[in-house]
Amino acid sequence: MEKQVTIYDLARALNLSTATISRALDDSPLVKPKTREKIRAMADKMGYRQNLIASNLRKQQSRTIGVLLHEVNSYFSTSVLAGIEKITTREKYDILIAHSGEDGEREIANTRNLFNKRVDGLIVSLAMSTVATDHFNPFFEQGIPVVFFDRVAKKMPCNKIVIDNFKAGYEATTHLLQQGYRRIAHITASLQRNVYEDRFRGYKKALTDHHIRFDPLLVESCSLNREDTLAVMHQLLKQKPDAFFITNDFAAAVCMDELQRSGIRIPEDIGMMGFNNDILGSLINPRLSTIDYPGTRMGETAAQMLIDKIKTKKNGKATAEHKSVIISSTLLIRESSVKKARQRRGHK
Amino acid sequence: MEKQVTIYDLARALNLSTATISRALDDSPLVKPKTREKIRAMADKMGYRQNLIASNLRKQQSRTIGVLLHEVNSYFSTSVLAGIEKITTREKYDILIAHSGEDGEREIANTRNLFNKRVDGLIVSLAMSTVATDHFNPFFEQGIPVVFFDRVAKKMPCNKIVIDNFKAGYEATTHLLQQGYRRIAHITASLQRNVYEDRFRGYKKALTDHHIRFDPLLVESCSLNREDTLAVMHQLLKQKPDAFFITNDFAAAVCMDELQRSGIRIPEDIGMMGFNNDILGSLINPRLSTIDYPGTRMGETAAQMLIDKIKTKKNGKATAEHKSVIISSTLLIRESSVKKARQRRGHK
DNA sequence: TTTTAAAATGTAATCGATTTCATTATAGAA
DNA sequence: TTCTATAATGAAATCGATTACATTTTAAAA
Repeated sequence: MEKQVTIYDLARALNLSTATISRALDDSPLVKPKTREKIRAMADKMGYRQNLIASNLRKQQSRTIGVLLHEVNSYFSTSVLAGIEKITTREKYDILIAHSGEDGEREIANTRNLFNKRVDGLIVSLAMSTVATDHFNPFFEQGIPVVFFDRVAKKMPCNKIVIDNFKAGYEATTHLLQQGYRRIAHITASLQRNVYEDRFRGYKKALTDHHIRFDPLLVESCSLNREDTLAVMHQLLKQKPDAFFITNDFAAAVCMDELQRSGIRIPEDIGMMGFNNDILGSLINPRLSTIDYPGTRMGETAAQMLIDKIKTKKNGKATAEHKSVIISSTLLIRESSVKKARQRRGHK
Repeated sequence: MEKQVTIYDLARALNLSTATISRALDDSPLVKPKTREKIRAMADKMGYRQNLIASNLRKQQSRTIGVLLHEVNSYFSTSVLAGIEKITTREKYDILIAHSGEDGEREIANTRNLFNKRVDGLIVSLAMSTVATDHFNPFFEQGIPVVFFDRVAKKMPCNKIVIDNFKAGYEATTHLLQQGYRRIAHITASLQRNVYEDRFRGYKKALTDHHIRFDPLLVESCSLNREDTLAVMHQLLKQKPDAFFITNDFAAAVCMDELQRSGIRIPEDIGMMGFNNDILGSLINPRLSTIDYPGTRMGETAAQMLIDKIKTKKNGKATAEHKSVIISSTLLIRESSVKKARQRRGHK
């Protein structure tokens, strides 16, 4: 392990003070252009690399953003991460990713951990089983900006990025109704989470708007993993549904597979509607109708919003405004929900 | 932004020196148990949190591991990350994830960046288009441990975690041959990368071992994204293959979908074999035969190996040994490659 | 009780960059 | 040329924890 070149080495080599070196490397107008040049050249020559740890200690920042996710193994999650990364890279922030595996306890532990790591800000999508949100209080108390996206805490005083889940649920259900489906089962997840609750409300509203009585027996909630999804699907099957509106593409694909294997035709016998526009949906047969949901843009927006907050905070102004951004989503009609004229070779 | 509690505050409150405080919080045997208790209690009471930035500066470490990936949006990548995370969490390391999107240039930039961030070690899987590997030299020069996994640099002097891709390719091909397929097309990717080259060699060896002449026209290389894969598949179709061995499940699923949509039956008309055991393969119809490839364990092994190296390095011993670990993979025979007795009852 | 080894604690330097508050150099004005 | 305002640079404190080395306490041995 060879020793690193520091600004002290540069100062000695050039017979200047560390103050000047530091300023030059930071492009400060306080140092004469000619001096700056010399310093730059020497830094290159000696292979100087700034020690960000020392810099961060002195500047009392970490230049790191914490990202708290419920899971990372979905297409949606990786899209969001890509969006976040795009912005943070440009703004020279690091990201520390923690995921809870949908476990509220782990979410609490991760939150504490990121707090201790002294992240400059936090981007969060809540775990399925999270109930209280006290674990975010240290951030609020310290004035560390927090931005929620997708699965947000309803009454929390901070910025939020969401889609209109109510509208999306309404449109998905309406589409199924227009295709002639009448007994639409709904597989959802914890109604504690805004996303699922709002979609569910949209579903109910669409039904009543079409003069169809909402039947609680046609709705089941589960973790959305393979086993649980199949269990509730079989439960729902007893109610003789003619369509499924499932709040997640992976779960929808699992159901479609199981149904088809037991001889049920989709969309002829049962219509199918997912949510999320996972790549998966474009590779199964029939192609899955779904709600397109721009993860990358959500991530970009969340990151930009957070960094803006961090910056304005640094300038002293404590911005107490908590704006919510609603990103648009679109209904994607493919094959699994279109009874007539099932067109072959539709791409994407 | 309230001010933080530091060990100086604790020292003042308890009329002790910061040295004792620091030692107590670090569970040093040098401090009397009773004193330790008191310090602990006061730390809790005052809401003390260690400043890792200061600690890291003093200890000349970052307690951060860099992870350099080619992509993060595959099931395999997220599995590896989960494995790495499991170990690093336990060992109290942070991870900084950078991905190149298969672009060699971006890989170089990311490598430099992680070096500047002073990561304590690096875990790498090479991008598709990487040729030279000079960008890792700074790590070697500084004695910073590097572990490669999966896509490794052949002649690089460091630890590696791989599966036996030659054997896997051999077994996959042999299986297809045993099922009676004779003209087996192979879709692969850059043969610069060990994984693809080894599988390809396995494929060729299996053919010759079964007295089938290797036909270069049956092999195409591409980026494995949707468009490119379909293009080379159509190219290969001209050679009238009766099976495909595709070096990646996603690409295999894309091909299967396209073939089925043009009326070709799988596995009756064309057999299909993927690689990676992506979840995808268990959701499509017929289920995709593939090579199971334990991403999580690879990640765990890589992380553990790296951390061991970091630790032994700290103890002064510069371990120059470069062991390679070979993780076992298994042939997973499902429906897409088994001609007879296909026991499903779907439509058609 | 004194001596001595071991245990416990303290002092102060250190990690490397940043920044406040001097101080010195320089250019233009008088 | 002298003065002054400004530009350029420097000295030293600072961020918070760690740790080599010094010092004091304590307990056991004599």
